[in-house]
Amino acid sequence: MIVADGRQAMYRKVAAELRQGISDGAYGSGGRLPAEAALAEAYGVSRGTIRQALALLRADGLVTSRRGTRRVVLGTARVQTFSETVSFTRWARSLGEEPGGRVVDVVRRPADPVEREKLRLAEGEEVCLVLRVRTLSAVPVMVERSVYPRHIGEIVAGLDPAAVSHTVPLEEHGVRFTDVHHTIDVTYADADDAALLGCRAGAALLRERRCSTDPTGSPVEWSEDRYLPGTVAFTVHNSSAATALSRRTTT
Amino acid sequence: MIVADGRQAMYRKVAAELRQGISDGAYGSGGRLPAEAALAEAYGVSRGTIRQALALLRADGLVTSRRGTRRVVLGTARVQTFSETVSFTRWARSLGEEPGGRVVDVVRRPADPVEREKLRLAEGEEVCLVLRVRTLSAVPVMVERSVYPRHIGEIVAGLDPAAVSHTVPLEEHGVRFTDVHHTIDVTYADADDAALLGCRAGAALLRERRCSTDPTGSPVEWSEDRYLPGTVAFTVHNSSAATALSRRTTT
DNA sequence: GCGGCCAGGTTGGCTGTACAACTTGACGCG
DNA sequence: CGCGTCAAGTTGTACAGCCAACCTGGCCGC
Repeated sequence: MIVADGRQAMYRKVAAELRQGISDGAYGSGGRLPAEAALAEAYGVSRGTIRQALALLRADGLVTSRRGTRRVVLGTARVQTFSETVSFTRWARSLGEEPGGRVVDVVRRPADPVEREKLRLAEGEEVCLVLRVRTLSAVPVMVERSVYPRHIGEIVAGLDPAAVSHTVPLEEHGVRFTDVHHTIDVTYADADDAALLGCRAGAALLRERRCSTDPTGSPVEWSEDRYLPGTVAFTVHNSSAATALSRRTTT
Repeated sequence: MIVADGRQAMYRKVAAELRQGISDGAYGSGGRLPAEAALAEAYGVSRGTIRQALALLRADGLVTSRRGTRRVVLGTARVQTFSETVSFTRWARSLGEEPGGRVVDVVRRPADPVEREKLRLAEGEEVCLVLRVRTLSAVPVMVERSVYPRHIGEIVAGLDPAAVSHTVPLEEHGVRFTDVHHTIDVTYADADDAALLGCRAGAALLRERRCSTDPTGSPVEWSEDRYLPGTVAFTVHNSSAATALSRRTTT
């Protein structure tokens, strides 16, 4: 039985407990979870709440769910939280790596048409561009080119150029990321990339383009990250219950 | 008001209607959806059903949702169905492209340790490896190396080598894909890739490794797809409500 | 004009109920 | 022994209701 502390929804706490149990191997890999009704009684909540918790595990690809039979454990892999997927710093720390970063350049100028569309800005509005190299254990692995609307760019520009994380101070200023749209493909290093990452110009890089929005739905960041091959991979789970991944032709 | 036909759940039909409305621009980009209660009345269903429908749109990144205020439309982009993300053929057709494929090689042999782990097979069990080149408008864009457990490999081996789709005939044999785990990174073309794709050996390729399971949770396919750069990109949406994407260090 | 307060609207969270659809294993029949 | 049938168990879908948390806009006082 879990006690409600009012700070986190009940179903999230139940989900966390179930996740823990799964990664501890309490149900075995390929094993079966107890029935919803049994879980509801065990945790002292209604079946609806249990179903909300299980929907989270389902979306993470930890369990199946199918009418007529109990849920099956798919894998015991630890799943990243949303904040770990959004923040390079938090992601690296959660893996026990030592993240670092250095701001190389900051520019303010009127938004070009693409930036205006991505950030939903009007003509003439200014953006703030930040070029940053990011490291794991002091080794450069990624070049990050972020574009912020003016009011957020002001905050970023005011940070220590050697600050490890930008996400954390932004959150302290009340900027919250809630939705992120990613596009992943391959691109080739330009002269800047080559110099910062220590590869040759023209070398292939894994590219992640990202558009983040705050709770109100307005875009707060548009970023292009270029990773040295062999340093990171992206993983996605999708199921017939909830589609998140898609494939696009490059335009 | 939508009529129940028994073939599809009510909340899925409501979701489809809302999706249509969004892509038609009925609410505008950045506009607001009607309140849940209003939608419930409009569609003649309960608020709970509306909430299930909206949860689907939320997971697709089409709308925000935040306590206290109506939902905001995030984008009007068409979202791929699960079957379009799983099947290269269906994906290509949904974009108006002409997909093709040719089986280059089929091999049966005992599973190696990695394959045994991915497909959850016992020692000594056989797998079926299929090497295939896939085309868009007759242009090779991807090399697919799939590993199937024996009973599924039999079906695949029996197909016409020039068959455009393998997924469709597999489904006709009762093989259903419900969960897929993807890992996306960069790799380099080997001699086979180079010959099939018409690039030089050592050229960078966008790699997608995929492990698919059926409704019972048992793995049915483990595949490695290598795309020519500039042909496709992967897109993912994730939100604080439901995390699907994650980043991994390459091991 | 400005700022704080408040009421109304809206979504989040949780409970309870009912039935449908489906799976599984046991049983019995041929 | 093989097969179909059946009952019990389990999840999916849908409904109704209640309250809390939160946002917005308008009103009022200063």
